[in-house]
Amino acid sequence: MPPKTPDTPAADNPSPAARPERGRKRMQMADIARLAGVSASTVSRALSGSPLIPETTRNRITELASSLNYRVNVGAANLRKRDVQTVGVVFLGDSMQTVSDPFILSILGTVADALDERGMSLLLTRMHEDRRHLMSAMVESGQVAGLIVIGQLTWHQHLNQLVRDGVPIAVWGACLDDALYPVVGGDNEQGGYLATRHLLRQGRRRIAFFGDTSHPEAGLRHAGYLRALREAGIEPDPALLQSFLFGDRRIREVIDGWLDQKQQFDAIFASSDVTAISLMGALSERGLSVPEQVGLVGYDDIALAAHVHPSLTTIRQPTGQAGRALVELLFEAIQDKPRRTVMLPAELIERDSSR
Amino acid sequence: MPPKTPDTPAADNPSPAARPERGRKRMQMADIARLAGVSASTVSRALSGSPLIPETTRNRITELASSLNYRVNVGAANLRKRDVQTVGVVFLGDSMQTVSDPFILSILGTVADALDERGMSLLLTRMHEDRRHLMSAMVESGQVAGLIVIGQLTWHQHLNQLVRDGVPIAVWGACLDDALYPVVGGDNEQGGYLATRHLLRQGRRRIAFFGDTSHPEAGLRHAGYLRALREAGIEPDPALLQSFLFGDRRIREVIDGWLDQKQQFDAIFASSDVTAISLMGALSERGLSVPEQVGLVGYDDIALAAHVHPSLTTIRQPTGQAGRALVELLFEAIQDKPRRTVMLPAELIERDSSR
DNA sequence: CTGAAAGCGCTAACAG
DNA sequence: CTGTTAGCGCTTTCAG
Repeated sequence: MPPKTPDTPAADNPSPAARPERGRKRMQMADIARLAGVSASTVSRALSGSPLIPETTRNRITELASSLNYRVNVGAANLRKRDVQTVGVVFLGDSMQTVSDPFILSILGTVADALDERGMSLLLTRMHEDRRHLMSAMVESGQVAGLIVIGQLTWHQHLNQLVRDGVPIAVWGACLDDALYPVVGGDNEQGGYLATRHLLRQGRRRIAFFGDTSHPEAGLRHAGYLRALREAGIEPDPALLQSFLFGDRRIREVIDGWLDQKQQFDAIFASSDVTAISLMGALSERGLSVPEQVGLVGYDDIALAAHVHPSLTTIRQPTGQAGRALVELLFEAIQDKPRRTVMLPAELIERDSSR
Repeated sequence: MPPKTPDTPAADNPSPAARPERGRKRMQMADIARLAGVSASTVSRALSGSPLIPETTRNRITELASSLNYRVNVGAANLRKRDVQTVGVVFLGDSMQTVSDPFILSILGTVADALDERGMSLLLTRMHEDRRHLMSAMVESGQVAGLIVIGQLTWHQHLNQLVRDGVPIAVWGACLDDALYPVVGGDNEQGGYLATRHLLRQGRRRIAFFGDTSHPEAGLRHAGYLRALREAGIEPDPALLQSFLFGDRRIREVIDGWLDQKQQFDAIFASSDVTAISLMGALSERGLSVPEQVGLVGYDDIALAAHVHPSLTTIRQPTGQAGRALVELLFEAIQDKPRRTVMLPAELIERDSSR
């Protein structure tokens, strides 16, 4: 005879943690089995759609379960199957707080959809600099099967280290030469090139660049900018480069500071639409008209870009494909397949700000 | 003698699901115990900081574990503890896709922070109309301890039903009279009132309202708008109400359609900053100057509001407090405490668009 | 203070 | 086709 149950569930749990019970005990597989007059195995098989169970039995069980509002406990199932159906999406730095950039939200949305299609869940995390080591912990503790990382920033080496440690990741960002991790990103160099060439074709000659060139993505956009200039036989003027931290709140101060230097310029290529729209405001305040006096091109094609006045010429990144690609590369990493990189095409969207 | 192990872990798992193993077997508590020369119980206690274990032993074990990169499997721990350390955050409708409204992102950010502070994880989900029933499934399957719902839209009755079914939820949105669920929201009525009164004080008399009045939050903002008008002895003119779906992509068409009706107006109160900024574009295209000919007030105080030209007068919602409040109310719901409602104050931010 | 043992809720051999 | 049985990795009595 087995000894008596060792732990009696506490009547009231004073811990701050969540009690799933909420009063009446939660139904479980054994209950369904008893009610259906079969074994738990049969219920398990029926609910997971095993072909071993004849359809009539399966239907009976399925209906019984759903009428009782029963759901398989995924935690227990995963433990037994040694499997996780969750992917971590991590935002580096404090980007989720400060960059209220709509572009980020659309990437997140498409990742959520792509995971959903595969029946996986999305665990969202913001990761601060001082907690880097917790990234691998998410995988090591079996919380998630892998990580999708948004915004590589200065974490490049750390991301490489994660790969060496066997942590499956996929990164949205720029594809750096010595990256060991799979990357999905727009063709930033080409985007920068297209934007700049477009301005040149409109007859602009003194084109300023606004963006944080130490940031990998903006750096590549700047490289494309330089390529277009060189191609046109124009020597880049360092005075026309205004670098600042991506997603900086003080974006406007930086803009004003630069404009106050009274540089000669007839166009600006901004490495994000949010920056470009802020520039519109600053230029307009100073009586500089867009596009007559200053041609302006942004980056990302956020929803607002089409609606501001003048409507903003910009580089579109196909976010729809981004989520799917990130999830795909992550799964390949989980399965130890060779690393791949996906570069999404950049597309110039011509609007009024650069006529 | 026990029979031989029933399941030999498959050498290669053909299932599409994630295999956490990745080559070498993952370390587990028994391994640490063996290496430390103690039992698994002791390791468990040491790692959870139990006072039963003397500090020296505890340190030895902790260091051994971290040097081997071992992390407690949260799934297994939760199963045993009958506990979940995860909260679901669900976006209703397809809002995450279409409303690239920065305001939503900032709420999400503060919720993430607040959960993090409590050591909980955030499972992000987008819920379509036709999958409503899956909301309770998230809790019933033990995936999450409760749900934070963003954007109540037309789901009001469904949210009430969740409460009746014993699903712990907390909702960001408007506080409706017959709501059974805990709500955190801005004081939308007051916000609408403040915005409108401000415009009236600037001498505006024919103030249009742009927003979807069938949406609970916008509806309350409209109510505040009406209150301010009545207080000023002005009869609301239905021709000055332009209703449209919140977060609609065709926002600009709606705006243009209304402007083409050539209504007489000298101000517009828009129920979101994104709408207001779009309006700026449309007005500017028609040669209507803001604020000289048209005073404009938005809602939300998104980052861009301060940077557009003219800078946008708006109603600020204290998003910082929103996340914390949502988490707090959800925990109260989980603990079956009485339902509460938190109304965050609305604050008028005067800028140039309404001088 | 520590270990043995039981079992959280489920799935998957294995043997009918 | 179905039930029995063992055990996923951990925590927690209970008995030293």
